[in-house]
Parts: sequence; structure tokens; C-alpha cells
Amino acid sequence: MEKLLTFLRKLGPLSAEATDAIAAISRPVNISRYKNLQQIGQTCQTIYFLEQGIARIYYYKNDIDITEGFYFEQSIIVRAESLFTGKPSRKAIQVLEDSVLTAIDSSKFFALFNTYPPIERIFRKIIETAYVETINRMESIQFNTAEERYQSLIKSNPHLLKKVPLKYIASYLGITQVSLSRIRANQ
Amino acid sequence: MEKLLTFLRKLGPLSAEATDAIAAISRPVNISRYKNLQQIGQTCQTIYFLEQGIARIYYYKNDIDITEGFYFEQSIIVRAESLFTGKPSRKAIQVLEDSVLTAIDSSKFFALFNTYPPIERIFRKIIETAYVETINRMESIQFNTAEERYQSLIKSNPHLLKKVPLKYIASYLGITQVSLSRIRANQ
DNA sequence: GTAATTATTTATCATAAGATAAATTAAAGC
DNA sequence: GCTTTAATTTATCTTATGATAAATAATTAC
Repeated sequence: MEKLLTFLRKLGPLSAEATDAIAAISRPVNISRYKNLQQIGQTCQTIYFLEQGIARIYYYKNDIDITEGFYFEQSIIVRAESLFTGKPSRKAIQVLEDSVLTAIDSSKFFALFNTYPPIERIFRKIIETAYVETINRMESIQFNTAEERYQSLIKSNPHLLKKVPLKYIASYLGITQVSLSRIRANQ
Repeated sequence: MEKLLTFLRKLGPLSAEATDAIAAISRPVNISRYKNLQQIGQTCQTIYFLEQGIARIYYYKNDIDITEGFYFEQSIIVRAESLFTGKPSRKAIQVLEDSVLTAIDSSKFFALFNTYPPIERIFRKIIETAYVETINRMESIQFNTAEERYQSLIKSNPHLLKKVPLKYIASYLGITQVSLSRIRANQ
């Protein structure tokens, strides 16, 4: 939990009081490899901070498992399309290693915004950053070849290949597992 | 400007004082068709609200004009990758019809957040919504065919075809103009 | 450790979309 | 209105990726 608080404080000032208020609604979560942290169909009501491990958000498109995103240590994980709309999520959160997280009930967290505007500000910055990343990723998917996307991914996350099955990487890149295998063979 | 204030109030409560503070830093902008509201290379320091007209954000990828997004009446337009990072934007904002907008200096607007947390909250909700839309659009680009994306776009924006050159629609869909023409011919 | 399961690769064929060029149509400038 | 320019369509060829199936490699369960 201390890691979460450190992470948040890097994004903006937090009074001791505000920090305590967050700590008071945070709980540690330990979960073993390949377990789902959140199931498909649940409405997202939890904000996670990944302290140790790797996670992914995935969903099914025509019965095929699609990885929407990978998450690494020191990152916030939410199913935004559900958290911000209140609708049940079509997506699940799964850890790909034994993982340690901090979980915060989103409604309790949002309630803190009224008392502690700096908390709301930090959350806003988190979302802004995630938004910019998504814009950039969309551009990459639209105009880079699958091979370029693969090279770029493993360059920015060299450990991914050791830790994540290729089939998850393939769907993240927007291609089939067979295509990814072909791309790797041509290197 | 009144339209902007009405738009913002739909997203959350705003005191008369907060409303006045926004009005005080808002200025009307009239711009004629095909003019750029913001140029490539400028850092985004303006938040626009489109009252009347159509706009797009575009950039060049290998010297090819790519439309990142279309914007219609009653919507906020910002170049998020620049506004939230402080870096110069690779993107431009252009209007595709004679348009009427309200412009707000972003640093003045962000300064209001300290005095009026409800303004920050409304802005946060705007970004959250834009983020969710981008997530959904990414999914669509990744897993729907170009034809499906085209059908879906004209269904949700029937007037687009009358007002926007097809070449802009093509790059928005992530395909060449020639491909779009082929898709249209097969209908 | 062995069997069963799952992941990955390889091969073949089909297809959507890119690249390029040329023809046609529409719009803009004078 | 006529000319020039730009937009759109059509045609041809190429290529990256999908679909499917089968072979191989790696992992998991017992």
C-alpha cells in the first residue's frame, strides 16, 4: 500500500490527512497466476494498483480471447469503459504472474474527492495520461505494420516475451497468433 | 458562449460564481471553412467548444494527411497529446465548415480548478468520456473490417458524407481513399 | 516421469487492402 | 462559363494477414 501512496504523491501534493484517507480505504490483494482479479460481467467498482506482477485486461470477441492491454508494476488498472459509465464490463482483469496489488473501492475513492480536491486532481492526471497513451496506441495500430508494432512492444517491454504467452501478445497487437509466429520467423 | 456554459452544466453543478469565472476567460471565435484553428507545431494551450460547424484534428504521417478525429456541434476539442504533456503538437485543428467556437485559454482554465473544484470535476468527466470513446474506437479499428467501420460511422453520423470529403473519412477509418472508394462501390 | 493438454510453428490457400496509374467527376478560381 | 485543380472512381498488380489444418514444442497434471 505504501507503494501506491508513493506513486500517487509523485503525481501531485497530498496532505497527510488525504493520504490517510486513501490508506483507510485501501486493502492489499494477493492473487496467484492466471487467476482473474475481476470477472467479465461485473461492473468495475475497484481501482487497482499493481505493486508486483503482470496483469492484462481481456475480453471475448466472437469467442476469441483478445488482450486489450498489459499492465506492469507501478500502474493503475481500471476497466474504464465500465468505471466511467456504470455499465457492466465486457472485460476481465487477469494476472499473468503471482501478483500483489492494492485495491480501492471506487465509490469510496470518488467520495474522497469532495473532501480532498488534490485526490481528484491526481486521479484526473492518471486518466489524462491513460487517455494520451490510448490515442498514441490507436495511431500505432492504424498506421504501423504488425511487425513494427511487435518490434516496438518488445523494445519498450523486453521482459514481456519471457513472461507472457505469445497468443496474448498477438491479440494485443491486433493480429492472430499464426501471424505473430510468421513475423517472428522472419526476423 | 452560453451554449458552452449550458453544456458544462449538464455534466455537473456549477455555481453562478464559477460560471462567471469561466465566462470571463472565454472568447468567441469565428472561422471560415478549411481554415486551421491551430497549426501543427504549436503547443495546445486552448480548449475549444464547437458551437456551430464541423472540425477535424489531423496530422501528417509520411507526408500523408491523416484525420485523427471529427468533431461536431456541442463538443470540446483539444489536442490531448499536447495539452496534457506540454509538448508541441504534431496535430492541427481545422474546421470543415464556417464555424463558431468558444475558446478558453487552458492555463487560465486550469487555474480555476484551485478555486472551483466543480470546474475541475466537469473537466475530468469530459476527459473520462473522451478516454472511453477512444478505447472503444481502438477496439473497432482493431477488430472490425474497414467496411464495418465505414457503415458504423455513417450510421452514427449520417450528415458526414454530405459535409466532409471522402479522403478525410478514409484516413479516419485507417484506410486509403482508393480502398474506401472500393468499399462504397460494393454496396 | 509419462500422458494429456496447451502453445507455438509451419504450410497452404484465400482475401482485404495497399501501391500505382489512369480515367472520370466535381469544385474552385478567374 | 471556361480552365485549372482537386476529388473520386476504376483497374491492375502486389502483399500482408486471415482461415484452416497439421506438425512440433512446451507445459501441466497426475
